[in-house]
Amino acid sequence: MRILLVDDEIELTDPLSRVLTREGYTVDVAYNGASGNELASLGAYDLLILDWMLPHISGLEICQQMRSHDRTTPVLFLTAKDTVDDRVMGLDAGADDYLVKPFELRELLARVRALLRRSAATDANPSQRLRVGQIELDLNNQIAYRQGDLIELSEKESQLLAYFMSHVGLLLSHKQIYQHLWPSEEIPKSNNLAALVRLLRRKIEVKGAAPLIHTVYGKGYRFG
Amino acid sequence: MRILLVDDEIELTDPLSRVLTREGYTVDVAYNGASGNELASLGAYDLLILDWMLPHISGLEICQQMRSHDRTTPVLFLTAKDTVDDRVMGLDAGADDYLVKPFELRELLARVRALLRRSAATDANPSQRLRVGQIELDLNNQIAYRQGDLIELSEKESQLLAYFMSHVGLLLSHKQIYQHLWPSEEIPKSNNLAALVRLLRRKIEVKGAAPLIHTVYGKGYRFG
DNA sequence: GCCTTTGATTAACTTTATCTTAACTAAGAT
DNA sequence: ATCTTAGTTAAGATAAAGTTAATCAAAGGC
Repeated sequence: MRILLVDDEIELTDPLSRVLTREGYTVDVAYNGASGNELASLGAYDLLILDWMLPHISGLEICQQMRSHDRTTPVLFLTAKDTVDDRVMGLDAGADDYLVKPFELRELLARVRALLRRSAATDANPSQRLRVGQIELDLNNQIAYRQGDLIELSEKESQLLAYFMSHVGLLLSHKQIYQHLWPSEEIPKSNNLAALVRLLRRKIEVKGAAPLIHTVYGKGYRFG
Repeated sequence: MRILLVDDEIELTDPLSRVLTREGYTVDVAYNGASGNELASLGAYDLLILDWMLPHISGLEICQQMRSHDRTTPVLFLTAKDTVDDRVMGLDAGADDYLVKPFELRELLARVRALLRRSAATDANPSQRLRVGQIELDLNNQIAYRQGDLIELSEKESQLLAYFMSHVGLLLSHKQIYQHLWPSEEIPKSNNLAALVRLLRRKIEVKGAAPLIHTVYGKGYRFG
C-alpha cells in the first residue's frame, strides 16, 4: 500500500513517515504543494495524507484538482485548521476524512487503516481461491478453471472439489468425505459418492493428462 | 440514498432524522441494538449511523456482524465514547468514520456527504457508461449496444443489466439482486426476477453466441 | 376524461438441473 | 474362482428455473 504524505513541517513528516513505514506502508513525502500535486497526479498512491496550508499550492487545491479526474483515491486531511467551517470545506472538497492537529498517532493509524481497508475491499475482490497444479477453484463463484478454461460446477461438485483441494495428497476415507459433504446424514449404503466422483472427474480431468482423483481401493480417494 | 440511524436517545434521533430527511436522504431509525441489527442485515442501506451504547446489542457488535458478510456499506459511529482507545476500537471494528458527541451538525452532514459520495462513486458508476465485452450500457439513456446495435431497455431491465455489468464474473444471489433492485421491499415469493431475467436475455443475448447471463442452480446468476 | 401504450408484476404451466438410486460391468483381492 | 469394491450408466424424484400470457398500474395522447 502506497501513501503520499504532503506536509511542509519536517518535524512532523519525518517521524510520521517512519511510523507509517514501520506499519508496512510504502511512503513518499512531498514538502510543498507543487511537488505534492505533481506526485498525486501520477495516480500511483492508495492514500493521500494532505496538510492544508502549504507553499505554492494548498492541500485543498490538490484535493480538488485530484477529484476532478480521480474519484477513487482516498484523501485524509491532517491540518491545524480546526474550525467547523474548515472541516466542512475540506470534506466537501472531496476528502474522505479530516483529522485536526495535534492528533493522537494511534487514531491517525486507525483512520488510515479504515480508509485503506475500504479501497482494498472494493478493487481487489475478496473471493477466496484454491489452486492445485493447473486447477483453480473459485469457491465463492462456484467455478473452476483448468488452464484458464472455465468449468461451471454444481453445489456438490464444488464442495467435493474444495474438500479435495484443501487436503492435497492425503488419503480421504469414504467416511470422512461423507461426513463433510452430507453432515447430519447417515452414511448411505448407495454409491452416490462414486457417482459424484464420476461427475467431477468428467469435468476436471482431461484424458491424456495425469488423473487428479486417485482411487485408493477399499479406503477412499486421494487428490493431486 | 437510504440511511439507517441507530440510537436510543429520541431527543437526538428525532431532530437528526428530520434534518437528514430535509437534506434529501431516506432515513429509517432504530431505537435499540436488536432492531438496528435486523434492519442493517437487510443490506438495503447506503449508510449506517451507529451509536455505541445501545440496549440489547451494542453498535460495535452491529458493525462487526455487518462486516462479517458485507464489506461495502459505510458505517459512521456517532457516540459519546471519546477516548482514543474507543476511536481506534470503533474504526478497527470496521467503521469508516467516528464522530464524538456532542457534535456540530454541519460537520456530521459533511462527513455523511463524504461517505455517500464515495459509495456513489464506486457502485453507481460515475461515467454512467459501462462496457463488458461486446455489450455497452448507457445508463442515463437506458440504452444498450451490442456490437453497435441499439437495444432499448426498460427501467428494471437497465437496472439489472447495470448491476450485472458492475459485478462481472461474480455469483450474485437472488437475495442480493432483489435487495438491489427492490430495496425496501420484502423478498417476494413470485418469480418476477426470473421473468425479468428472461426479458433481459431476450434483448441482449443472441443465439449462436456465448450466453452472458449464466444460471447458477439454486444460488443465483453470474454475468459475463 | 377516456383510450392506448408501455412496463412491472403475478400466476400457471413447462422444462431443466441436480442429486440420488439402482442395475450392471469392470477391476482388485484373497 | 469367487467375492468384494469401484466405475459407469441411465432412470427417477425433487426442486429450481424458464416460459408465457394475463393482470395491473402508470404515463401519454387525443
